[in-house]
Amino acid sequence: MSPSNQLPKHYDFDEVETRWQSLWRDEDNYFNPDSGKPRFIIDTPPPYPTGNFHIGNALNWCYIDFIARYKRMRGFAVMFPQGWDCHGLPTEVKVEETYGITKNDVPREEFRAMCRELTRRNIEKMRETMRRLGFSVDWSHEYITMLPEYYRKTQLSFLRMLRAGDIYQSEHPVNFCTRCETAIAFAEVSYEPRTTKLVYFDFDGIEIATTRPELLAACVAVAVHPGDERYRGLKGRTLTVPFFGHKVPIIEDVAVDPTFGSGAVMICTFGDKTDVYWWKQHNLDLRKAIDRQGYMTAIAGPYAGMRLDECRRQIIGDMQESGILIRQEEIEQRVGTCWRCKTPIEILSERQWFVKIHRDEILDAARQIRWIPEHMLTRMENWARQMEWDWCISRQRIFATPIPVWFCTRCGETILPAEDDLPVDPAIDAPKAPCPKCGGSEFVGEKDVLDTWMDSSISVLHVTGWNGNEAPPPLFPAQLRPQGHDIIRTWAFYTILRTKALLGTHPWDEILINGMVLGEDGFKMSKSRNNIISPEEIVNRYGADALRQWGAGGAATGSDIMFNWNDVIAASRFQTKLWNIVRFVLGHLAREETTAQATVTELADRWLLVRLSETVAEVTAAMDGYQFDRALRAIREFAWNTLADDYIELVKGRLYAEDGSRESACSALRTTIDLLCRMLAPIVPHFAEECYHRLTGSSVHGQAWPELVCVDDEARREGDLLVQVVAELRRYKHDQGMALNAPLGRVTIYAPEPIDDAGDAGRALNAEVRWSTGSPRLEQVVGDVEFNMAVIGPRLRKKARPFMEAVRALPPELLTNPPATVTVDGEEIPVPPDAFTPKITYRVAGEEVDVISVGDVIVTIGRAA
RNA sequence: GGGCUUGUGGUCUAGCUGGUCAUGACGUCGCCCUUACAAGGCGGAGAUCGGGAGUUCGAAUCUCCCCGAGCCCA
Repeated sequence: MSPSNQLPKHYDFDEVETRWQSLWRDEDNYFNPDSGKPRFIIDTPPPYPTGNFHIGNALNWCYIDFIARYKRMRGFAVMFPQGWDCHGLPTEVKVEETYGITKNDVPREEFRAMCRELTRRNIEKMRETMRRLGFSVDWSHEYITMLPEYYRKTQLSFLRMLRAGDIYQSEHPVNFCTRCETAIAFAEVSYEPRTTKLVYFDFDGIEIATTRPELLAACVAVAVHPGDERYRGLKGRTLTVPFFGHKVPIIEDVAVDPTFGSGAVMICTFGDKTDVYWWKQHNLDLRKAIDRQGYMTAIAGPYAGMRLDECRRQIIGDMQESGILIRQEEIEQRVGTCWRCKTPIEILSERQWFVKIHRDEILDAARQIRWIPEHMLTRMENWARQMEWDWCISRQRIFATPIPVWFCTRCGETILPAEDDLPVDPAIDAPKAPCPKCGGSEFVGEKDVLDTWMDSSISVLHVTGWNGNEAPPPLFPAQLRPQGHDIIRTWAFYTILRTKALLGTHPWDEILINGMVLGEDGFKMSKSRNNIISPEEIVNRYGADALRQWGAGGAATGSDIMFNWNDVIAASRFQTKLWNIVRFVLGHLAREETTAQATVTELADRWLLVRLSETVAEVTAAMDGYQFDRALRAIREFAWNTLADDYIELVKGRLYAEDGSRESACSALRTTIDLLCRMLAPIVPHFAEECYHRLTGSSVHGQAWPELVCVDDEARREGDLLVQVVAELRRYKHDQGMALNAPLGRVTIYAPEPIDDAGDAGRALNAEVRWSTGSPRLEQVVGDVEFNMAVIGPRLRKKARPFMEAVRALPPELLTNPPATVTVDGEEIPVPPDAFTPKITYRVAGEEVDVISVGDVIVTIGRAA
């Protein structure tokens, strides 16, 4: 009989995984609100549809899928929705590249249609990868933020917050391309090296070095470092700006680099990003010297109307003429330019829309949520605490949710659409009624659109069924938000802010933060470092389950995880090992029709179930705490060490024999494989399904999470001894140069209690094994002592060390029978119970045997006669 | 410049509510083709736990300083 013919000899991950993926039905993962089960709603991150589901996403989704599958098995109605956060610049750029156009070349709506089409294709590609990774997504709850049914809600939330006074308009500095006449995001700025002149000049008695003399008219302060001796005591004085005559203060700031130029810097609105920082930090005036086309404004006086470079030449000339120019030196700098036309960007102050940040409310809400790991809350708190500006939500782009307002051309009134008319595009649609203030009927639609975070920060409202009501929607709050720590300051922060503003409470019970995936070189994956590994590559080589094991076990939850092929290979080997275990077990189970679950009677079998129940407890605790690495480690340890190396090796002989006690082993094995599959199901769903299906004929994913309480102290204690003794004797054989199945002579195990191992030890060792409760005729030799620091330390404190020395000095016979006290530094100290155990070795007395000790149990081996 | 995290055998990693002997994986060396598995089994070598100081009877673990790394932000 060959048990191996039941299962294929090799586990073909590709065949198994794709087969199950084609058999599983999407409907099985649909959330059913009427199931009567407790609900578990997940606020899944909506990824940006780049078309490429990267390995960072994969890690994030692994965690989510582990939890979704685990919670289903624990009897929850789980919602694992999938969203797509579509709007944004990268898609606009991609469309422009693809069609060789700029967004201004085609009508707004046509450009949007191109973006939507590209996004649709990208989503399709990403869905495919997600399915290949085996994620149990609820596709019936998919949402796509660019579709009207979603961005209607974005607009609705905007109106609600506008009416509540949480949204307002104000001026704010933005990056601006004066050639394209548009504001651009930092992501659209490309930096280029350039040589320019650093101009030193006399600024009302102070030497200033600047690369932007043309912005002199926009100067609002002069800054020095507080520790700079050259400028001690000047803080608070005012200076007169050359040529323009306005007064500016001298301020101190640690961000000034005293080693650059003269150590004094002129702050203009705005020469660069640090100017904006200082301007905000010190509440300085705003002087706009450049207009949207790049010409000098009226405040530039005689220079008004000049182009920037013309103005620069002119001012330097005037400085020379008036004698305030000190010198010029060449300097290398990186200048920000428009990514498309390479025009240097300017920072201009423009009208923008803002969301008010109520710091304390947000912090309150954040603290209602359980953060995993906990320290991630600290990040959120620090971020919220140091927020200085409100959230700028307007963007001058096209592919985004339009800001749903108009302005009355006659009186300037802001006109809002009726909520029932949403969604609207004010650039196309017109208000349905005349201006309520002046009765005018001419309107200008707001051209600005919303920041993409305005879409995604209501994902939790969307999935829990929010429709604009003030009362929390039926499924609110969600139980879990899983996300990366890179977007705590954006997505998590904004979501808490918006939920608090719209519903007055916190969005989720728990937030689980995953780390970043780093390349094999330890750095963040990037094209330039060429260290990118794609999920597809891993799946093709080792399969989805191996990738998922890497996700579970590669690092502790929350910490960054370095990608490592070794972990994937180890994962795949574990599957091979498990496959062989299952193949072996199923072969034996199939040998006889053991339909009825036989009673587990024998020592080793009972021991296995005790160890199994301990493993179930450990894995359950780990899964409850989202500690997937611990869960997987516990499973691997049990399967590989306890089950394969210890147990199966021990009972193999019994399984092959026609012994009646064989049934007991089969029963224990059946239970073990069953529960093992269930514990593996969330992490390696395909592998677990294949094994479970071959064991029971049904799907593991419909099963309940295992609960097994098996307390049997005797079996645990005696089984441990049995396993240890066998292991020790196999080692002995190895050391003797014997084959492991070679016959061994008569073995006597002197155990403290009578033990019946059903003959397992004898068969496993190919020896005549006798368990005895007697004492061997051996000579005891007391060697060293082993101290129990957990007892000695707290009891004796400083005297611990001299105590140990005193004990070591005792004569051997006193070590086996400890005295009540011992003398330390002339003082009698009581000997605490269990303070130490003597290490006893044995010598043969009158019998030709080898002796092995396992703990305090003696084993004698009579060399075969 | 700020915030958070992190630094453990050649490589990656567990432990980090303090208890003399530090976990596992990959690699490496030796023995073994024992009827599930050589993608395996058994055994070995390899770490003064980034550096320094402190608290303690006792520190990988707690505190401080220094050095390095990562992420986010300015």
